[in-house]
Amino acid sequence: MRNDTQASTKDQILDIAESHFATFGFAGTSLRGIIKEANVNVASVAYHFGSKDDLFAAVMQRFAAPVVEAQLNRLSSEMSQPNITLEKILRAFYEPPIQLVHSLGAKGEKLSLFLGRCHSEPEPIFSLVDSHFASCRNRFIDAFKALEPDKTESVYHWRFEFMLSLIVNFLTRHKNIMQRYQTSTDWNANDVVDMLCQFCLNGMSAQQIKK
Amino acid sequence: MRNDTQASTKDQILDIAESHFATFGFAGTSLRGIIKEANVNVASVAYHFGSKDDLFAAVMQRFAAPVVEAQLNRLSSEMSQPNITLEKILRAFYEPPIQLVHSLGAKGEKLSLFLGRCHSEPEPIFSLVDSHFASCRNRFIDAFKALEPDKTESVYHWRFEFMLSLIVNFLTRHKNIMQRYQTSTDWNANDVVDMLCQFCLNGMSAQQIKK
DNA sequence: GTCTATAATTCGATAGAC
DNA sequence: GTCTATCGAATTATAGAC
Repeated sequence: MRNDTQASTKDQILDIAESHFATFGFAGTSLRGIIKEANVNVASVAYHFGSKDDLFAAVMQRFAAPVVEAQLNRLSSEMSQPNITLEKILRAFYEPPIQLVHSLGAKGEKLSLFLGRCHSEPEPIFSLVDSHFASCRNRFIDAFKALEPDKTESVYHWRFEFMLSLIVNFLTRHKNIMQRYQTSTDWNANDVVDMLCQFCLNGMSAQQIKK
Repeated sequence: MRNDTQASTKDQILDIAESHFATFGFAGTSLRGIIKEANVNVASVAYHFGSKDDLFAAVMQRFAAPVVEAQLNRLSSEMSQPNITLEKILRAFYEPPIQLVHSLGAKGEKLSLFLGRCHSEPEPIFSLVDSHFASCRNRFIDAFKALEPDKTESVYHWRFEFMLSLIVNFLTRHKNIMQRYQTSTDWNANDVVDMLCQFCLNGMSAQQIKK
């Protein structure tokens, strides 16, 4: 059926796999469904990736890891400047995924769903996902701590979680949400980043957690 | 194996089904796993509930519907008072699920996971879940609108989504989160409600979305 | 690297005795 | 209402020819 180069078979599988994992979740995705839509044969998944778990890990590595890398690079860049602010930290977190997803069009919508939904996967996928985002979480929590060192430890953790939950919700549901109040589902990346930052920044201001 | 009354067979299945759906997601849950842990036979699920979809719907109805009902009753009560504020609306949304989950102990932890994770289920479960929460969403969006009628339509929708995303994240991940900064995973319901309300209230203040 | 064929499980659902 | 037995379909994974 297919006679392209070997690279495109692997990429074809990754593309469709991301789409299926995003749409149906890990457990709801079948390798047969992927290979059928990708026009490759059953054994090619095992040959190129291994098991279903391995394929998911490959999708994570290929599509999600660059996002984390961009966030961390951006954060490092901001933290090396003298006039660091909370808003700059938030923008370092929000801008890379939002702008990447938006710039990719229809493919970005799939990536968006994948990035959002992978955070609520049951075990053992949860641990795999967490291992990809642990360094990101730790670095941003450290940034919150460095900026305002006098808060309770729990404050920094919940700041990260609230910051994360807003974008997870956006990535997973923005299409459904926008359909409720407007006919188009088009959106502007800068406006979304502003909206997330604004809400999160205000939410974090004067935030204090009882012991 | 079992010789209780018929009511407890049904309840037993519901309890274990909630736990499995919460832990493994809908697609990752098997009826065989449920009936094994519930010590009932395979056919009893079909007899009492019907299909796997029907069982999920029954769990939603039994465990999630009362939460929505409590939220709406609370909101109606608040809205009938003359001195309604944004914070009172937020507390009407957050307090019923948080306090119920907390009051149920280990069973509440399962309910918490179920309530959180059901919001990110793929289709066709998403539509079922959404049908249970649509009235809640509409009523709270109306409340935001009634309180501050001069904002853009999208503002009300994103307010609800942000408010929702904070509690979904809490319900799904609080155990993991707390393990990162303290040894115990015990928590105080009032403190959590305060934390969610405070963040969300500040986030909504001065919130404005570009057209 | 690609493909067919199939092994080995597991699943949801149901028939039918008690 | 309960239970055993089982059907038919779907799954992951792999063996082996080309």
